Amino acid sequence: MTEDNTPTSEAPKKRRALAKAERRQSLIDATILSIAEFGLSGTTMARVTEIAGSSLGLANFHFENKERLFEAVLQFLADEERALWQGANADVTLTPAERLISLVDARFHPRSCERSKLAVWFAFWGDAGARDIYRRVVGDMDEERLEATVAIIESLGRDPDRPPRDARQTALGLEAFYDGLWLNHLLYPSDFKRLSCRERAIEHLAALFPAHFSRLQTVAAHPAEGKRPRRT
Amino acid sequence: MTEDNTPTSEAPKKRRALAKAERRQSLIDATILSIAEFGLSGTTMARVTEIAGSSLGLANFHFENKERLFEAVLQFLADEERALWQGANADVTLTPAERLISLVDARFHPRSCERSKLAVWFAFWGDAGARDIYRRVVGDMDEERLEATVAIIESLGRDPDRPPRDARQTALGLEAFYDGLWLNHLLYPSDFKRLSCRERAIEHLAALFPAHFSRLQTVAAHPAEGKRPRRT
Amino acid sequence: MTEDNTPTSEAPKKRRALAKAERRQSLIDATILSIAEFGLSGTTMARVTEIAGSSLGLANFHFENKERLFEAVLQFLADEERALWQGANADVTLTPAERLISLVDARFHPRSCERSKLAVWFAFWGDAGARDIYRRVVGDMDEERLEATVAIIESLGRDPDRPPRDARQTALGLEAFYDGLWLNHLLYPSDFKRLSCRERAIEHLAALFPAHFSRLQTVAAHPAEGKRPRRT
Amino acid sequence: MTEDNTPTSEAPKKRRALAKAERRQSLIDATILSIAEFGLSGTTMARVTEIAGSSLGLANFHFENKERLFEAVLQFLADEERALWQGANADVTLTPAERLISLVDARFHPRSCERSKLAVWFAFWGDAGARDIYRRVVGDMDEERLEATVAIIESLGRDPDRPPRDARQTALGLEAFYDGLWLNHLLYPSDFKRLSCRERAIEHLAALFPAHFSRLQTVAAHPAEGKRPRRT
DNA sequence: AATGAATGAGACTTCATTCAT
DNA sequence: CATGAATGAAGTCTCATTCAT
Repeated sequence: MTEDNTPTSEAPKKRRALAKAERRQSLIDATILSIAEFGLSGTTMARVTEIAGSSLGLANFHFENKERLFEAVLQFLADEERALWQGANADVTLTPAERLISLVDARFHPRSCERSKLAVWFAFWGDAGARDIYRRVVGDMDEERLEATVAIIESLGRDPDRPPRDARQTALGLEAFYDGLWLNHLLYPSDFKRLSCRERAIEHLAALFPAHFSRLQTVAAHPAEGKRPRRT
Repeated sequence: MTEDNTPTSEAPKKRRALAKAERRQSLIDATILSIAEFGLSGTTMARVTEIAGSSLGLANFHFENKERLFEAVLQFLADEERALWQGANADVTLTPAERLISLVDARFHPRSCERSKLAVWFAFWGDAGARDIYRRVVGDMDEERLEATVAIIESLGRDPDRPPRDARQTALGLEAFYDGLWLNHLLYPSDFKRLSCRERAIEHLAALFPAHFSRLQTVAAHPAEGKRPRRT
Repeated sequence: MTEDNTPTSEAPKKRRALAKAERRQSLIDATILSIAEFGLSGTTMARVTEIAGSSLGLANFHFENKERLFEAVLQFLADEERALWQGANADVTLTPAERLISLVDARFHPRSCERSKLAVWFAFWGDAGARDIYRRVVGDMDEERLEATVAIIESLGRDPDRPPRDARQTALGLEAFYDGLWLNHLLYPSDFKRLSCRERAIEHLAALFPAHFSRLQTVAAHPAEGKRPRRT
Repeated sequence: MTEDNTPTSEAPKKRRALAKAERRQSLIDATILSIAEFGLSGTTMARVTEIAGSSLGLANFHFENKERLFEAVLQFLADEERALWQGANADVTLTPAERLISLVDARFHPRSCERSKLAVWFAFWGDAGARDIYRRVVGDMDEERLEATVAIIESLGRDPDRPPRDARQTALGLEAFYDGLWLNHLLYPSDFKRLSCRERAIEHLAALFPAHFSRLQTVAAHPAEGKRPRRT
């Protein structure tokens, strides 16, 4: 590194081109792309390695199995997702309402909403056979995220004008709505652009907690979005 | 066998015709069960015919293809779904708010919410390869259902206390929320029982249209549901 | 069958050429040939089906697995072997000594000593991984054969000129000797021709039970065998 | 590392050379263990190097090939075996009968009868594909051992009470019996303990050459062995 | 109508061997 | 000397589809 070893030459074509971790990640990325384009069942080891530009045997060298590869993919997505909402949830100086918006921002962060990544989530949710893998790998992250929302809702205190509500039930309803927005962002991208999903989510919050959201300005709204016919 | 049972009478012909439709339906039902249990990729022609108690050759006789069988499955589900909300939407004597609730009741009707059927919807949504089939077969029904909701919302008139809202946008948001509830009813049945989904949906409507839902009693609520920890 | 349906035409090339049982047997035969020629590890499903003149998928249709196919092979050999010695052991009018010779004749019967079949036995004995299959499938036959010998030895009564001997121990030693002859018949066929193995076995019996074998003529001896140099 | 440790002295060279031989031997030992536990086909280069605590590249450095490694294994076993019977056969002061017993002692020496080593012999005998390697590497040792026995038998002179016998034929029969005992020691260790195999072998000799073995005491007999049911 | 044996393409996985480091 | 990532051929098994019966 200190030597004048400038990598001007073309990267060595084959052997030892990437470090081990890089190779793993490139295979994970390729798998995400393949699932997004060809579906879970259309994702073959051959296709993945072709996309990654490596060889068939290599995937089995780095991930013992196709299943292990899928686990690594989910683990990667779950880690990324967790990092996003934990980062958003770290600023304790915000009001509870602002913190809920932060979580929405994390959920609809550009990195979260990449179509290929959403496709992976729904591929695993939609495939009965893969659901076990999902629960094993992502279950904990899911629950933690829910509890983060529960904690914020509890810190809101109850609205004197409204009947008391169970915080967990409310949080579950929120997450369900976000899931629905994700799904439609994937299926009908022209009707559900990323920022309009964020908008809808925040409006939903405002409807649920009017006392806390009345004065809040929702930023970066793109009200013109989504006027086109539904089907792409 | 020993009798001279020549099929000159009309009965055998009709019996045959009926039997044919029954066969088709039994294969469709078997496919739904298989997708629910084994996923789309785990659903093989052999498995389907075994569940249906039929034979491989027969399935290929009735549905030229595996793809055609899947199309028939989606067509069946779409027809059933359409019948449910069209029936719910037929009573023009109801108020707009009541008609929205009717649509919710159709969406969360026991027949709609059978876990095996939801599993099929999400199997097709989640699999990029099968999404084309879905759009081809179910797209129209989806759009019609959306427009039925749009029409009702437009008949509500605008709430003078609230900013004007695009009816289509609102309807899209509603459908997205229902989708999210469906997904969670499938994935976390103990947290999202059918009736509590209906409840959440109606509360959501009430939050969106407070002027029209203020006096309405939501019926058949099971407020005790869903208090258990999330994962089963 | 009663019709003048004479099969003068060439057998239909492909489909439905053989009955199910015949097809299974032809695959079993092919497996035996393959193991004999290429060894257990050199026996691939492709090779077996090629020898059998059928297709790859078919073997998996008739035998779920490669392992199941191997089990069927051993079962077939064990059944044949059992039939041989049980047939030989059926004549109760023979003297005990003659019955022991009958068992030897069964062990070294032309059908038992086909080189390809011996090769299969030793392939399974020699492969640590396949030994479990062997025990599971053939263990009982092995034990029954041993006990048949034990019963005959016990019926011999003890020789007053020799120390008493445990019948089971003696039978075990006999079987071990027969095994050794089998092995050498396989490895060094020119030194261990089938009939000279039979001869050696009977001489061994005569040495063990001189009182019962003294007057017995060993038939069909080929004393000239086995004079050539050892290696083929 | 910091010292100017130029390898001018002889020591490092020798240490290296020694280390090289040790490496080879540790790989050979690992191969024997692997064949014994996983069979010939279950023995992969990766498994061997893992057992040996070495690396893939190293094994290919020391033994160009997998086949060369197998040859080295057989060579090692053959050398050890040869050393055993040549040692046993060296004492020319013994009577011929005692020398035959010495050879038996070599054949059933603890070092010869290690289960893992027997497993290797039978692995190669049982695998048609590996039989060539066996013949190429071990054939000579086999023949020499046979001839050693032949020479002793010829030195016995003929028994006036018995018909003349061809010494080579007799020796072949002996070796076959020993092979059978080896096989059963491997497959049914509880019925064929090492010392009872030795016992059986010597009894066999005594039955063949009664005039020479009449007065001989067979030592170290364990008459209680082998009373249990056959299968473990 | 109905059956299920047969085919063969294609998926996953293993493994001997090579070679950059 | 030593390592282990990388390759690709070869093996096992699955499964949609066909077609003789």
